[in-house]
Amino acid sequence: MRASQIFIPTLKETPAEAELVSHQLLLRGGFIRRLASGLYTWMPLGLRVLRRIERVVREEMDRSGAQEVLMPVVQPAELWQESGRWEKYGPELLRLKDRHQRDFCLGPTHEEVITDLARREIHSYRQLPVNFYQIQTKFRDEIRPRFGLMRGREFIMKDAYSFHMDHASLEITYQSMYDAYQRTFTRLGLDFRAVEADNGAIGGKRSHEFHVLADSGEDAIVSCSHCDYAANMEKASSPAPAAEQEALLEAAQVATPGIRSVNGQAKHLGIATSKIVKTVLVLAEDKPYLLLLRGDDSLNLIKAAHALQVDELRMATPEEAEAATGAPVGFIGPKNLPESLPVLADLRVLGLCNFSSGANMADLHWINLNWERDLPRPDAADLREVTAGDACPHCQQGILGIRRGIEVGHVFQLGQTYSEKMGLSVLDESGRDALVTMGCYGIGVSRVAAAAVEQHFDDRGIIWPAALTPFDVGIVAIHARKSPEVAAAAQALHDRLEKAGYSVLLDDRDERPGVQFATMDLIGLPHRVVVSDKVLAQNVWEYRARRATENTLLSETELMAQLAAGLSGAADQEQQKHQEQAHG
RNA sequence: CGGGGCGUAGCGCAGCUUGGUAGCGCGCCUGCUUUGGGAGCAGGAUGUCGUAGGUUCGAAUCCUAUCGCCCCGACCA
Repeated sequence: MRASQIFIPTLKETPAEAELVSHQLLLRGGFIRRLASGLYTWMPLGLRVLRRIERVVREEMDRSGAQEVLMPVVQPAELWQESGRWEKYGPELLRLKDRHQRDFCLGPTHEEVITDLARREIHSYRQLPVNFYQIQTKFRDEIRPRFGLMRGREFIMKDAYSFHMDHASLEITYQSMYDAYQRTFTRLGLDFRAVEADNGAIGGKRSHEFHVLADSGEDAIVSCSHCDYAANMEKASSPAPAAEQEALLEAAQVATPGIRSVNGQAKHLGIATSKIVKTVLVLAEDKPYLLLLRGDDSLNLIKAAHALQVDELRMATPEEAEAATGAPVGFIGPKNLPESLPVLADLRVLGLCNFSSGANMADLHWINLNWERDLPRPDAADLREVTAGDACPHCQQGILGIRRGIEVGHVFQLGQTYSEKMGLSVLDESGRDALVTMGCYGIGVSRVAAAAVEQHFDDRGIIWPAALTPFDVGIVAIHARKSPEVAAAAQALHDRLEKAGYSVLLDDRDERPGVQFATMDLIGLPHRVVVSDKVLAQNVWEYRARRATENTLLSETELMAQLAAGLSGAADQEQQKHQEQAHG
């Protein structure tokens, strides 16, 4: 491809709307253009990147035995009403009416459609297991689209849905999808982690998210320094330290005028924040619950929702807290509470001796409280958010670290939720109806493009991993309009490289060399070959890898070797990096 | 949805406080010179100042409404 024949509208200045580097560079490099909030057009260069991602995804899905289909974007409301999600999904579901005033929505995901397909077509256990996937545009009417491709309203996703007679069969496909994702993201040249994730209210036994590591990531992920344990914040845990063994001191009430914060309390009483039990009032489906946490710990609301087995949970307002406990915020404590108020403690709270808490009266706190002696031992669950430096729950040696990640994939065991709601069953070996068990597996295809840029760029532009680059090699023909020799040699090299299987962008524009170099760097092709009179006179090619700062002069044989090594070399490196991660 | 900010040429911005109908840089077009890291000189084109009302002799500027865009916002008792 010649640069004069492909539309690459680069921008010298950074558009004001772009915050993230990936967004800035994809705009500046002419990969994407914004149409409206959260809606982007893929320009010729961007589309080439997208197609390459799709290719890898498709190959790995096919390899895993999944079968490609393509389902409609527009979906009838009836299906969503059956699953209950027409009401539940909320404003993210873009609803519309056709000319007959019938309700439809734009598909944010396809569980309903695929389940409907399965119940129409699959009737026998002999047809299972089966796994269908598609690569398709989704629409979610995000509250706040941002970061360009990272959180758009319209985006491209690979989603797969598997159907099984039993959980054991689901486990096999789940594992095969997990493996396919490992291969996919490795091949894409991304530094990523598979993390254990919470399944939420739907249930199911296992769920993993695949995160590309990047400081700009929207999610915090926890990983062990020693073993391969990794989890998201909702799921991550750390073992509670051994219960304290101290001589029990006499409980007492201490005046603490105006002291409402844990830090203030610790300072006033001259104790560590870890010796304080803080009491948090939450409302679950409008019912109040008291949660107890150590003063130096933080509450994770999702863990709490799970522990209380509710869908939604929120912090009470100070007014609500006072109404429920009779004490102002800051002085609420577990001793002498109204009996009707359920109490749930974090596991770490149970191991405390001689702790301090609010006394359920303004300006008063307890010190030296002890379980059983002064108040009953409450039920307990893991409620606290892990912090960097915590012990790993899986191995003895490691400590947990927190990094930022961009979620690019998710594998999930749906179980029988949709089969039940939508009546998907088949006849088993004994001729009886059996509910089908499902799994679902997503990859954010368009998001991968942005995530790759977040991970691979420098001050001059993008540095594409070999598998994603819109062109493998860029040829810069210097002053080609003035030198027929350069023009001819560059074109000939272009043709030979394409014949050798590389995709090549030949910059034949009538531009100054500086402009050509700047363009090549910005759009991030991994390999650059310069053709000039100077170089031709020496009968060599001038080569430079995108990451390098120096040119090297190579014979054509050496150049070919360099390109081959560069491409596979990159893949090997990523593979190795991945293995190091996997094996810790 | 709440809070903050911004809409002026394709892009980045100034002008607005103190009303007198528009300017800079990049980009674009033409010519000449230049030519290994986003060139120089000269000339040129491009705006119903987001939209709609209002105030005024007169509005980019003041007022109102509306639309669009960007940023922040679950949480420590």
